[in-house]
Amino acid sequence: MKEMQTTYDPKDFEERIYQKWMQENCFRAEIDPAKVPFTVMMPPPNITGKLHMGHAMDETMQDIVIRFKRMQGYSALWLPGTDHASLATEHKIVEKLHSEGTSKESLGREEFLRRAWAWKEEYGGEIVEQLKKLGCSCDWSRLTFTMDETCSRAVREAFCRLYEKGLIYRGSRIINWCPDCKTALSDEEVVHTEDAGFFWHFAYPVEGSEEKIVIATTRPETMLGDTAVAVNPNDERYKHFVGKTLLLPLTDRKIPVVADDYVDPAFGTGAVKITPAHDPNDFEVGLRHDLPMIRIMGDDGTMNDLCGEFAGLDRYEARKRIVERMKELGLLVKIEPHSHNVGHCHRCNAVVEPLVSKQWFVKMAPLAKPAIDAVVKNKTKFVPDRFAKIYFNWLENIHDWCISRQLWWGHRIPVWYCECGETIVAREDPKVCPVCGSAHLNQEEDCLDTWFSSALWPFSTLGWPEHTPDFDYFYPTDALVTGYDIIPFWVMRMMFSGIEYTEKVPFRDVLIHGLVRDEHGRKMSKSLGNGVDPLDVIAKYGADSLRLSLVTGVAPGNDTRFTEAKVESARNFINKIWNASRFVLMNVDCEVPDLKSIRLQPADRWIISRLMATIREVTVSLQKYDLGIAADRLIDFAWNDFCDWYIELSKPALYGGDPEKKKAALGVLLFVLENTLKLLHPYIPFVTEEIWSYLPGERGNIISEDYPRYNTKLSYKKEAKAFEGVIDLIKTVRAMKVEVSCPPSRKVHLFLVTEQRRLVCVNKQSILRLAGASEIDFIEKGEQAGDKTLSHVTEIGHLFVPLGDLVDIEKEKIRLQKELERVMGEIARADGKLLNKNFVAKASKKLVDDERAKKEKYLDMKEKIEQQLRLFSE
RNA sequence: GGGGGCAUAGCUCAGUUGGUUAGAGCGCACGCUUCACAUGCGUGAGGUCACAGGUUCAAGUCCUGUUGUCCCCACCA
Repeated sequence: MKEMQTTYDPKDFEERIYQKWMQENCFRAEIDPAKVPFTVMMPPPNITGKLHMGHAMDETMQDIVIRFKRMQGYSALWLPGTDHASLATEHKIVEKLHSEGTSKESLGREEFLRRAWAWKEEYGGEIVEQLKKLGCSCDWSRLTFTMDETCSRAVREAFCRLYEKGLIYRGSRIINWCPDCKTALSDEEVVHTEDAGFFWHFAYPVEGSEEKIVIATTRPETMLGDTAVAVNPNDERYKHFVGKTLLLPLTDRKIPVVADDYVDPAFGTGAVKITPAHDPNDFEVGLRHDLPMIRIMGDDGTMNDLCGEFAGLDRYEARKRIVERMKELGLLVKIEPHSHNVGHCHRCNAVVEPLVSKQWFVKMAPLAKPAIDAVVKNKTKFVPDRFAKIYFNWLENIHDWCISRQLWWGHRIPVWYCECGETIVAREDPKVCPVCGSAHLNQEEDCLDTWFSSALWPFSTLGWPEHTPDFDYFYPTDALVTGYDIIPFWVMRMMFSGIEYTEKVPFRDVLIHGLVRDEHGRKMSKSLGNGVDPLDVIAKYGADSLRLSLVTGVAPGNDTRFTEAKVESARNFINKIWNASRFVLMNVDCEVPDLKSIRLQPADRWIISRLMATIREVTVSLQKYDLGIAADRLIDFAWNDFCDWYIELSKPALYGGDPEKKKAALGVLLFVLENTLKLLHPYIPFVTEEIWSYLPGERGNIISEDYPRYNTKLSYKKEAKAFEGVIDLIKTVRAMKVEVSCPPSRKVHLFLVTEQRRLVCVNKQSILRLAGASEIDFIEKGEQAGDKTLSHVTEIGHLFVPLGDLVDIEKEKIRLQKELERVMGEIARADGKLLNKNFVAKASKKLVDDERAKKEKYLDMKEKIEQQLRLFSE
């Protein structure tokens, strides 16, 4: 048999184990009518991405769930993929081209796309390799990229269906424009921050009058596009201006003063410049008053030809100049500091410019409704459910979705314009115009928002719109695991897309987790430089330690802090398991019997009982996605019950020289070890697989083993409870020795008044060993155990230990007195309940009985303590 | 302005549907070369569960309010 190394070193085997899983096809999910499918779609990481801590946690959680389900006998599919990330990738490639002294425009669309694909081939696979290092058990044979043929077909189908239903339209609306990326963005792609700015007060002269009206603005440059000034209709200060004409400074235009309820008289000056082409509110006001829309800015954020002397200037340079010019004209009234919300491009952080532009939109209201209903009706469940509120909040306040992007890398919008004016929307590229027959068709230049294809992910990956065997078997999916920050971008959109296209919710459960923060609770970010690279952690501690540290002590949906200390304690635990396994294996020198053929001792029944309870609790927790609770429970069982107690309890049998006893002990040790490893496997797959390979007998991979099942016949509840008395006895002796500073090596003589002599006798060797005792003698109640004796009431009986000179009677009297007070307190507390008629009447019978039993126990303790105190006083 | 989270031991956090004496890890104290493991073993100290009300036989847990703190959304120019 192979020998295990003395210390756990993940570098020895993690890579090898992963290779083995791959070679033996362990991750492959088959369509098996005899099994129930369980499907998880991996949120596809961007091809621009590198694995970060957030991914590490997200993927670990998915891997735990999928390994658990696989072991439970489901046909468990975890489908991996990567996302083309239209904007992010294009942004990166454009930067690269720039550094090479060229640009996407000079390359042209075709060449640019060729480079983009090359880029994808070169870097897009990096994250896949990183996922493998983490131990992800995804079905790589189904790896999908969002621009694969199957996804492209799904995108076209989805677009056409929505268009045909009238839910996609093209129109000129105010959209968020990023002047750096030179594309439109959706509302969700704009990040608002509270930025310090100024409030510039400008005076606009009234035509044919000496009067002026003062407006306040945060964006002076937009005044060149003003087509009105609005005041509140009830504002006495401005009533007489309404209907008058203003001379817009720096231009030769005349603009009206209009009355509109939108204006808040209490804010600013109470008069608002209206720039319908560059502000969403003003756009609405413009519509109401039929105002012209004048766009004064180009796609790159410079002022356009309509801006006269300011044409060609960057928007901020123009702002400066305009303020200067207004000052020269005596029309600058004042400048006051003003902080306000400014939208930034989530990709490049440039200040987003709201402007009117012709774009493609998805009409959201009809799609949002069913998506809300599905969660209301519990067809899809958020875990934890508080995130449903956030989901509702988003969908209830949703605006139409701007889906066109002025980008080349992505799914090109399947729309063609004919020279005759016809717009053709088609699943297949049309050759000629169906109306005029012309072959001069131009495809829409724009691409779709990345999230348009991500929204289809749960089914496009399975071959939809075809009814492929995969789609029919694995869809709808079961669990989606993602962070709360992705709800508006993705979860929501998958929901309404799934319902709209497949008439089914795309997933049954949405498991939401929080962010991984740094050890001070700050978000990990590039700018702060406080990010920890998961791969560094894996290199130092192994993937198992990282995985375990990311899911222990974390409540569902809550943010968590990453600390190296947590990884260390995970590593320590794994080392413990490693050594416990090594201990069991180094004692195996014979054929180990099956549990069924072993005559179980009380200690055996106790550990098996504990194992069963653990199996039950862990299974229930995992089914509820309580990964943290399940992990805590498992660690507690493995470390405390199994390693610290049972292994120590088994030593007399192992070393006692009786081969039959040794065989029996080994049988139980192996049984518990095997089950513990299986339970731990979803969390720490590598080390459990490695240890598994050392276990005696012919066996396959632990990854493909059945998950342990709770077995009522092995629950031994009563016996386990009784055995706790032995443990309590041992703990009491240890505590007594510490109390009197008795060296651990000094063996003590125990005297016990107990009704459970048999239980004590059977475990005598263990008790002597673990308590550091030389002998146990039974005595009768009231019988003396000698002078200078300490006593303790334990679960199993009244314990007396003669400790000779170590005993300080006075100190002991004080301790007993304190103990007596505590016990009396407990009795009073129990009485408080039991003497309360309402408690006795309304609480469950079990509760009342338990309370009575407790009181009896404490009364008994009280008597014994008093007896000892009397003894000392004599 | 709207929505949500959090407040429990020195620190980081768990605490399922209300029900034993509120837990863990780290840290701290004392003691241990016990033949798997010092990445270890044993024993222990440490909490009026933010505050104030309420519901209940029973509240860390449910309800209302207060305070502190963090986050998300929002078109106050």
